[in-house]
Amino acid sequence: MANDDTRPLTLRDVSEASGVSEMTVSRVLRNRGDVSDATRERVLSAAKALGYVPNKIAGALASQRVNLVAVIIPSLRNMVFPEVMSGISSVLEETDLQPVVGVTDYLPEKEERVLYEMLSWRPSGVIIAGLEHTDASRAMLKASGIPVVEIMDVDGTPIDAMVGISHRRAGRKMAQAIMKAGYERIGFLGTKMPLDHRARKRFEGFTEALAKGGIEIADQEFYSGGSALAKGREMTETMLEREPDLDFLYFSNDMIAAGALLALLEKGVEIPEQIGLAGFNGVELLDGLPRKLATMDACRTEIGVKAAEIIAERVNNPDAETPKVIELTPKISYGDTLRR
Amino acid sequence: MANDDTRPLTLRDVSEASGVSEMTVSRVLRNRGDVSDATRERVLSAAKALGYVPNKIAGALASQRVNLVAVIIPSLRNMVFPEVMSGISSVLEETDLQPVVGVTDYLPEKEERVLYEMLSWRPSGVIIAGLEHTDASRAMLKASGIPVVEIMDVDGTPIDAMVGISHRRAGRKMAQAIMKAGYERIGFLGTKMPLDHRARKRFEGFTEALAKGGIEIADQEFYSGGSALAKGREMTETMLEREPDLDFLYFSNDMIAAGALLALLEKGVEIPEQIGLAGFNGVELLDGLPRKLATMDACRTEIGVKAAEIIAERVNNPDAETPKVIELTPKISYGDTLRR
DNA sequence: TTGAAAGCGCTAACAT
DNA sequence: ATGTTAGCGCTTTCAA
Repeated sequence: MANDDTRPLTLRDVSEASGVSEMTVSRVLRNRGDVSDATRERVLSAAKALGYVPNKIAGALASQRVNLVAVIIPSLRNMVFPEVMSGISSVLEETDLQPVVGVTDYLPEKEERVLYEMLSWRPSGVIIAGLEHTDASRAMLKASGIPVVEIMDVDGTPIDAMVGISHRRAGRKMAQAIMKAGYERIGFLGTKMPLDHRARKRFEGFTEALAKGGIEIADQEFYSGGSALAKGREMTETMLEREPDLDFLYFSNDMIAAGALLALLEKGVEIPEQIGLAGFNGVELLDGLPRKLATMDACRTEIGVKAAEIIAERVNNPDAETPKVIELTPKISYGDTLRR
Repeated sequence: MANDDTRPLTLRDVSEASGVSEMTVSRVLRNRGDVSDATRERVLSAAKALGYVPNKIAGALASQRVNLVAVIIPSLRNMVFPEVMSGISSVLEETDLQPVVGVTDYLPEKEERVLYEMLSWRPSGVIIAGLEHTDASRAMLKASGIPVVEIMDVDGTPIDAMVGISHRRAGRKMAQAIMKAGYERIGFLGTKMPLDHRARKRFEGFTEALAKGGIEIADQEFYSGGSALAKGREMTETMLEREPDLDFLYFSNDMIAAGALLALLEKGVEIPEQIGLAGFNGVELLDGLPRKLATMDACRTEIGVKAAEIIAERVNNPDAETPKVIELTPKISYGDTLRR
């Protein structure tokens, strides 16, 4: 090992150790072009013996190609996003692209900073949650010249392409199912997140459809922080104390709905006869609950898959005609907490 | 805009637009060296007007500095890791370092691939879960010449530094608490994950301490895949059918323990008198359950914080004397499912 | 306070 | 099948 132990190894070291030109070493390491088996062997064994790890920074600069896809999401703590990530990874693993995650904490300014950081690495594409961004963020995305897919939501206009569900429509659909089942005194319980545009749109769609059916939300309650399960309990108790004659509770996510379910069952409330419940997301957790919760699947994995497919296609063939809008259709699942 | 719309902007474009040398533009953009206020203004406004985003690839190559910290973890779907990430981010946000996540799915070969990919970007440090790695991975880490912190576990020898808890000790501690409470017929329920070394070590510590108290595990059951809550239910039912006189169930994670709790409460089993329960992790979810589950806190956020602090310190000052081993002490929490 | 030259470690393009 | 040359877009270093 000629390496002096402070300087990282370079192609040149492998070249010298194997007696082959840097260029040929480079070709072997990238499986490019024609290289004789003998040379290939010598190079590979030299590289391995030295413990050479290529320098992608130099490679990227020289080739003007970076195999990274920036994925920008609000949070990792909400199980929704890891599931979207799975969808993305499952597609990118078939290519030589790699996802790199940035987290915004639902803050537009942080999104802007994270985006700037990521774009400065010149990724091959961007997948970003939501359609609402600062002007500066939109400008950067437009100017980047790379494929951009906005995900989760299709209620708006994409910068480039979008894949998701209509949260407005989802809210309306649930409202219609609830009204059809004959519930009339409906409470809404959700997160206190003015910046969670998708939750807001669901709420808007929900109230709009109720209004069309001549019903107004009877009560609402919001929380922030803490264990969602515990908050679901608390909020439900608070609300039912205030409005004891509610016959349906609609939650902005399944976790708080699950807390409510546990609380109501303990109290001996008849579900779904006396009070019906519905959440949103279709989290797998729900399978273990005493009753199957009514919810609506947000197509999380599929969103990731479709978004990654668009990026992969466009990276392969920059002139490819990829879809600009993919609207997926969330399925309502009645479970045991919403009368049919 | 002189940009021809296919070529990304470079320093040169900003230089031309502002009539200042590339070098001075570079200095302004990095707040380095002395630049007159007038020049600074001209440069900044030109950069902004053009929508210039610096090319970190070129910058990193020239400066031999990359402000990235590779974080390599088994999964994002287990809430443990997002929490560790929070700890890491909270520290790195105070510095100019940025975490980049790689996921291994508990597969040593995938860990090796991910590590290779990440090291080829020449990050400033590595935080990696666990102490068990392939020989090639260890070799790469050793040869990388950058600070490496192995996290979650301290039962072993670190390559460089480690921050975590002793899972063996955690298993022993729980066994002792269970025996002290007088339980004697104990079942174990966990994940079928030969590659989850930490779960394995907890199990080993657990059985070892029981043996010392003259008790042998009465039954065990493992699962893989599916909803952990549902699996907890199923496994509990299966096991109690097989061994109806068990008086304690120890679970390798809180989620399956929660499923068991729900199942047993429905059956009218007296908890913790008739059967006691304990999980592992202290997930926040638990706060909303009908009973507070006995568990043990894995110090997730703190592990992330300490690991990131070591990296940050070493990046600042390569000769800094940072701790090689930080063992955190998990607290046992008795909740309502383990007699005192 | 500013600029010019050299080069980071690779790869594209063109030899041979 | 292999080698040579000339950069990629920045920053370091040195000069003015």
